Amino acid sequence: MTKQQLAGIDWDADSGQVARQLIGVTLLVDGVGGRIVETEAYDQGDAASHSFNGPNQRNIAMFGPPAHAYVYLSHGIHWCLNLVCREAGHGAGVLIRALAPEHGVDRMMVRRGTQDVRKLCSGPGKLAQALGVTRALNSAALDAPPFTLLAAPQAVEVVSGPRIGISKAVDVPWRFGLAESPYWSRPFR
DNA sequence: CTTAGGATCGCCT
DNA sequence: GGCGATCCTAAGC
Repeated sequence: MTKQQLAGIDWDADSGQVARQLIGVTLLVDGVGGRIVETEAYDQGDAASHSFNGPNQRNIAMFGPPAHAYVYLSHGIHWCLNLVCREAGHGAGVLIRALAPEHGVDRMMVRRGTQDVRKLCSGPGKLAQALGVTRALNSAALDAPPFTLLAAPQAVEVVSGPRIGISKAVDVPWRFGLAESPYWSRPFR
Protein backbone atom coordinates (compact mmCIF):
# COMPACT_ATOMS: atom_id res chain seq x y z
CA MET A 1 0.00 0.00 0.00
CA THR A 2 1.52 3.29 -1.09
CA LYS A 3 1.61 5.83 1.67
CA GLN A 4 0.01 9.14 0.82
CA GLN A 5 2.05 12.17 1.76
CA LEU A 6 -0.41 15.04 1.34
CA ALA A 7 0.72 17.73 3.80
CA GLY A 8 3.53 15.43 4.92
CA ILE A 9 1.14 13.06 6.69
CA ASP A 10 0.99 9.27 6.53
CA TRP A 11 -2.74 8.94 5.95
CA ASP A 12 -2.57 5.15 6.27
CA ALA A 13 -1.53 5.43 9.91
CA ASP A 14 -4.08 4.90 12.70
CA SER A 15 -6.32 7.80 13.67
CA GLY A 16 -4.40 8.64 16.85
CA GLN A 17 -1.17 9.15 14.94
CA VAL A 18 -2.87 11.13 12.18
CA ALA A 19 -4.66 13.32 14.74
CA ARG A 20 -1.29 14.14 16.29
CA GLN A 21 0.36 14.77 12.90
CA LEU A 22 -2.44 17.14 11.87
CA ILE A 23 -1.57 19.61 14.64
CA GLY A 24 0.14 22.56 12.96
CA VAL A 25 -1.07 21.65 9.45
CA THR A 26 -2.64 24.56 7.55
CA LEU A 27 -6.18 23.75 6.38
CA LEU A 28 -7.95 25.99 3.87
CA VAL A 29 -11.39 25.70 2.27
CA ASP A 30 -11.68 27.99 -0.74
CA GLY A 31 -8.73 29.95 0.66
CA VAL A 32 -10.26 30.38 4.13
CA GLY A 33 -8.68 28.73 7.18
CA GLY A 34 -5.42 28.46 9.10
CA ARG A 35 -3.24 26.31 11.35
CA ILE A 36 -5.00 23.36 12.98
CA VAL A 37 -4.66 23.63 16.77
CA GLU A 38 -7.06 20.93 18.09
CA THR A 39 -8.08 17.46 16.85
CA GLU A 40 -9.73 14.27 18.10
CA ALA A 41 -9.18 10.70 16.86
CA TYR A 42 -12.01 8.25 16.21
CA ASP A 43 -11.86 4.65 15.01
CA GLN A 44 -14.08 1.65 14.46
CA GLY A 45 -13.94 -0.41 17.64
CA ASP A 46 -14.31 2.86 19.54
CA ALA A 47 -17.72 3.10 21.22
CA ALA A 48 -17.76 6.89 20.82
CA SER A 49 -17.20 6.76 17.05
CA HIS A 50 -19.90 7.06 14.42
CA SER A 51 -18.22 4.11 12.68
CA PHE A 52 -18.54 1.83 15.74
CA ASN A 53 -21.50 -0.15 14.37
CA GLY A 54 -20.17 -0.42 10.83
CA PRO A 55 -21.04 1.47 7.63
CA ASN A 56 -24.40 3.19 7.21
CA GLN A 57 -25.79 5.98 5.05
CA ARG A 58 -24.47 8.75 7.29
CA ASN A 59 -20.96 7.51 8.04
CA ILE A 60 -20.14 5.83 4.71
CA ALA A 61 -17.46 8.41 3.94
CA MET A 62 -15.50 7.16 6.97
CA PHE A 63 -15.20 3.79 5.26
CA GLY A 64 -14.02 5.29 1.97
CA PRO A 65 -10.45 6.17 0.94
CA PRO A 66 -8.17 8.15 3.30
CA ALA A 67 -7.42 11.86 2.85
CA HIS A 68 -11.09 12.53 2.13
CA ALA A 69 -13.63 14.52 4.15
CA TYR A 70 -16.43 13.16 6.35
CA VAL A 71 -18.98 15.87 7.21
CA TYR A 72 -21.99 15.32 9.49
CA LEU A 73 -24.69 17.43 11.14
CA SER A 74 -24.56 17.59 14.92
CA HIS A 75 -27.65 18.29 17.01
CA GLY A 76 -29.51 19.33 13.88
CA ILE A 77 -27.58 22.60 13.80
CA HIS A 78 -23.83 22.31 13.48
CA TRP A 79 -21.78 20.84 10.64
CA CYS A 80 -18.58 19.11 11.75
CA LEU A 81 -15.54 18.27 9.60
CA ASN A 82 -13.56 15.04 9.87
CA LEU A 83 -10.58 13.85 7.83
CA VAL A 84 -10.67 10.14 6.95
CA CYS A 85 -7.52 8.06 7.53
CA ARG A 86 -6.27 4.43 7.33
CA GLU A 87 -7.07 2.27 4.33
CA ALA A 88 -10.60 2.24 2.92
CA GLY A 89 -12.89 0.08 5.05
CA HIS A 90 -11.42 0.90 8.47
CA GLY A 91 -13.89 3.57 9.52
CA ALA A 92 -11.22 5.79 11.05
CA GLY A 93 -11.09 9.57 11.06
CA VAL A 94 -10.00 12.73 12.82
CA LEU A 95 -12.42 15.45 13.98
CA ILE A 96 -11.03 18.94 13.38
CA ARG A 97 -12.08 20.83 16.53
CA ALA A 98 -10.28 24.16 16.20
CA LEU A 99 -7.81 26.17 14.15
CA ALA A 100 -6.05 29.54 14.30
CA PRO A 101 -7.83 32.03 11.97
CA GLU A 102 -5.11 33.20 9.56
CA HIS A 103 -6.54 33.33 6.03
CA GLY A 104 -9.82 34.91 4.90
CA VAL A 105 -10.57 36.22 8.38
CA ASP A 106 -13.00 38.80 6.96
CA ARG A 107 -15.09 36.05 5.36
CA MET A 108 -15.05 34.11 8.63
CA MET A 109 -16.36 37.14 10.52
CA VAL A 110 -19.24 37.54 8.05
CA ARG A 111 -20.18 33.86 8.21
CA ARG A 112 -19.90 33.70 12.01
CA GLY A 113 -21.51 37.07 12.70
CA THR A 114 -18.80 38.17 15.13
CA GLN A 115 -15.54 40.08 14.98
CA ASP A 116 -14.11 38.25 17.98
CA VAL A 117 -11.21 36.31 16.43
CA ARG A 118 -11.15 33.81 19.31
CA LYS A 119 -14.74 32.81 18.57
CA LEU A 120 -14.33 32.18 14.83
CA CYS A 121 -12.95 28.63 14.82
CA SER A 122 -12.72 27.56 18.49
CA GLY A 123 -14.98 24.49 18.20
CA PRO A 124 -15.95 21.99 15.49
CA GLY A 125 -19.31 23.63 14.69
CA LYS A 126 -17.84 27.14 14.66
CA LEU A 127 -14.95 26.05 12.46
CA ALA A 128 -17.25 24.45 9.89
CA GLN A 129 -19.42 27.58 9.77
CA ALA A 130 -16.40 29.89 9.43
CA LEU A 131 -14.92 27.82 6.58
CA GLY A 132 -18.24 27.24 4.81
CA VAL A 133 -18.20 23.46 5.33
CA THR A 134 -21.51 21.66 4.74
CA ARG A 135 -22.84 18.29 3.59
CA ALA A 136 -21.79 19.34 0.06
CA LEU A 137 -18.17 18.53 1.00
CA ASN A 138 -18.91 15.06 2.41
CA SER A 139 -16.62 12.47 0.73
CA ALA A 140 -14.64 15.20 -1.08
CA ALA A 141 -10.92 14.60 -1.69
CA LEU A 142 -8.53 16.73 0.37
CA ASP A 143 -5.92 17.11 -2.39
CA ALA A 144 -8.28 19.00 -4.69
CA PRO A 145 -10.30 22.25 -4.58
CA PRO A 146 -11.85 23.68 -2.52
CA PHE A 147 -9.43 22.06 -0.05
CA THR A 148 -5.81 23.07 0.49
CA LEU A 149 -3.54 21.32 3.02
CA LEU A 150 -0.05 22.61 3.81
CA ALA A 151 2.49 20.68 5.87
CA ALA A 152 3.14 21.65 9.49
CA PRO A 153 6.44 23.24 10.55
CA GLN A 154 9.23 20.83 11.51
CA ALA A 155 8.81 21.08 15.25
CA VAL A 156 5.42 21.53 16.89
CA GLU A 157 4.79 20.98 20.59
CA VAL A 158 1.70 18.81 21.02
CA VAL A 159 -0.38 18.31 24.17
CA SER A 160 -3.05 15.61 24.65
CA GLY A 161 -6.00 14.76 26.85
CA PRO A 162 -9.42 13.07 26.95
CA ARG A 163 -11.99 13.80 24.25
CA ILE A 164 -14.89 16.21 24.70
CA GLY A 165 -18.67 16.04 24.38
CA ILE A 166 -19.03 12.26 24.30
CA SER A 167 -20.40 9.82 26.86
CA LYS A 168 -18.47 6.68 25.91
CA ALA A 169 -14.74 5.90 26.07
CA VAL A 170 -14.10 9.26 27.72
CA ASP A 171 -10.89 8.10 29.38
CA VAL A 172 -8.98 7.53 26.14
CA PRO A 173 -6.49 10.41 25.61
CA TRP A 174 -7.29 10.91 21.93
CA ARG A 175 -7.60 14.69 21.91
CA PHE A 176 -4.56 16.62 20.68
CA GLY A 177 -3.67 20.31 20.67
CA LEU A 178 -0.97 22.76 19.69
CA ALA A 179 0.72 23.72 22.97
CA GLU A 180 -0.49 26.98 24.47
CA SER A 181 -2.72 27.96 21.55
CA PRO A 182 -5.29 30.66 22.42
CA TYR A 183 -7.75 29.10 19.95
CA TRP A 184 -8.69 25.82 21.67
CA SER A 185 -12.39 25.05 22.11
CA ARG A 186 -11.59 24.24 25.75
CA PRO A 187 -8.38 24.15 27.79
CA PHE A 188 -6.24 21.02 28.23
CA ARG A 189 -5.35 19.87 31.73
C1' DC B 1 -43.96 4.49 11.47
C1' DT B 2 -42.31 6.16 15.81
C1' DT B 3 -38.96 7.57 18.80
C1' DA B 4 -34.79 8.68 21.28
C1' DG B 5 -30.60 10.73 21.12
C1' DG B 6 -26.56 13.30 19.47
C1' DA B 7 -18.24 14.17 18.34
C1' DT B 8 -22.50 21.69 19.75
C1' DC B 9 -23.31 26.43 20.57
C1' DG B 10 -24.94 30.40 22.77
C1' DC B 11 -27.87 32.51 25.96
C1' DC B 12 -29.78 32.26 30.53
C1' DT B 13 -29.26 32.34 35.65
C1' DG C 1 -23.33 25.52 35.31
C1' DG C 2 -27.84 24.52 32.97
C1' DC C 3 -30.74 24.11 29.11
C1' DG C 4 -33.16 24.92 24.63
C1' DA C 5 -32.65 25.10 19.64
C1' DT C 6 -33.46 22.06 15.63
C1' DC C 7 -33.20 18.03 12.52
C1' DC C 8 -31.21 14.03 10.87
C1' DT C 9 -30.20 9.25 11.78
C1' DA C 10 -30.58 4.61 13.23
C1' DA C 11 -32.89 1.32 15.58
C1' DG C 12 -36.97 -0.66 17.45
C1' DC C 13 -41.66 -2.23 16.99
